[in-house]
Amino acid sequence: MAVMNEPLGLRARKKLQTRQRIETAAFELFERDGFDGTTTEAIAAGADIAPRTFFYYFPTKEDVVLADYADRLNRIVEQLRERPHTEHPWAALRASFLVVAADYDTEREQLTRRFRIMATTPSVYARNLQLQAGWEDALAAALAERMGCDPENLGPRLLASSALSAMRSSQRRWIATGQQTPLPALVQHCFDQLDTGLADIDP
Amino acid sequence: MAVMNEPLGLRARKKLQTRQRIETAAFELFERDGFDGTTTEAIAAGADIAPRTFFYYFPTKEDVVLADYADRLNRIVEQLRERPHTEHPWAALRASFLVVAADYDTEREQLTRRFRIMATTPSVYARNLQLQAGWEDALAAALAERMGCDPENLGPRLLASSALSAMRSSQRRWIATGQQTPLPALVQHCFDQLDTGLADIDP
DNA sequence: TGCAATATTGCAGTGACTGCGATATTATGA
DNA sequence: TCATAATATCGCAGTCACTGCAATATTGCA
Repeated sequence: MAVMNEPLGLRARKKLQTRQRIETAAFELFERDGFDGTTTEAIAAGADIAPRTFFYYFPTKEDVVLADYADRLNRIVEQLRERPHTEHPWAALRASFLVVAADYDTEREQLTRRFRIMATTPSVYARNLQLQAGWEDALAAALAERMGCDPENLGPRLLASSALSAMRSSQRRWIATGQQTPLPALVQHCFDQLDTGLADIDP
Repeated sequence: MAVMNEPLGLRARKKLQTRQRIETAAFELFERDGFDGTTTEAIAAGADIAPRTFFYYFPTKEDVVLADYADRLNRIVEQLRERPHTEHPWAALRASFLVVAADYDTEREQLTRRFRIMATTPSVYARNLQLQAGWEDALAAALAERMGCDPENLGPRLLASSALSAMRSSQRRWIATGQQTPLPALVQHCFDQLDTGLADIDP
């Protein structure tokens, strides 16, 4: 299940390259003409592939923007699975999110670009929420397993949903303030609030 | 700003009628052919209007399913605005949501139909999330006002986001259990959890 | 080298959604 | 009551994301 990053034959390497070319071309065009002003056809042309091939790599134009953001969330689920079962579910969630949030700082420019498009393009934000909904399911399932209950119970759902809320709120703040405060600190703060209870919020 | 339900000239009345006809026709077709299997053209035909006219009433096919669900959320924002400013923000949120959740029980069948489509059709669920994001903004703004701070602060955002999470979790559970437990009770329970803090969750 | 697996492409199509301009219908004020 | 403004309805032509299918090229492997 884990990532294998050793052999990687010619085929796989080429595929990654193409994928990368698509992303590069896409972001260039997004920058110039805006997300909505860019057609998948134009992206394909910029990446030197046939229009049809674009959809072999990305199911949606929106997914180009959200691509790597996606496996980031996958990593969170992995983290959660590896956490000791003795840990309290909420604590495990918190820790998992923090681990992943930590490397947000390393890829600032790339992330900022993606977030900026997401923040200004409704369809991209919508797609983002849709993907997160999928991960909410995954998180809820993982939590249910460690809690020994049905994934449809309120407990795991609310935990997963709240964690993602915390993450989104943090991200938004992060962007709004021009990445002043490091992301992990914001995430931590949100988790703290949910930990103590929202009745404890300041004013 | 409040609803005016007195005069309502011929024009407005006819418009409401047409809107209603569209919804009726649409749900009939959704039932028969599924959401994705139904074209806006077919809906228009069923409602005795021109294909073009459909988009004069609904910006999106998805919005037919989510229509009345929309003004329900508007009511929550109104409620929040009318709450005494001395009340703690989280308490005000809780109260506002509960007021509106209360009448979920009255329109069971209609709501269940809508939820069921939403639960099984990704594009509809996505649109739902997108609309909720808009209301999250509205809620955050209202909260910021009463808290006397910037709407972009973490506080109001996290509060609004968490409240909506609670709502979604409750709805999901409500549907999953075949509407056994009344919705308000579920909502209340979720708000309780967030109130006390998620660290307090059972196992 | 030959065969299986997979990647790339072209083509033709579907269907949601838009802009525009024409026309019908209702509201309003003189 | 009638002219006029406002708004609703509609047709048309077009754009664009996305799909299924079948042909072809490329790569992995025995």
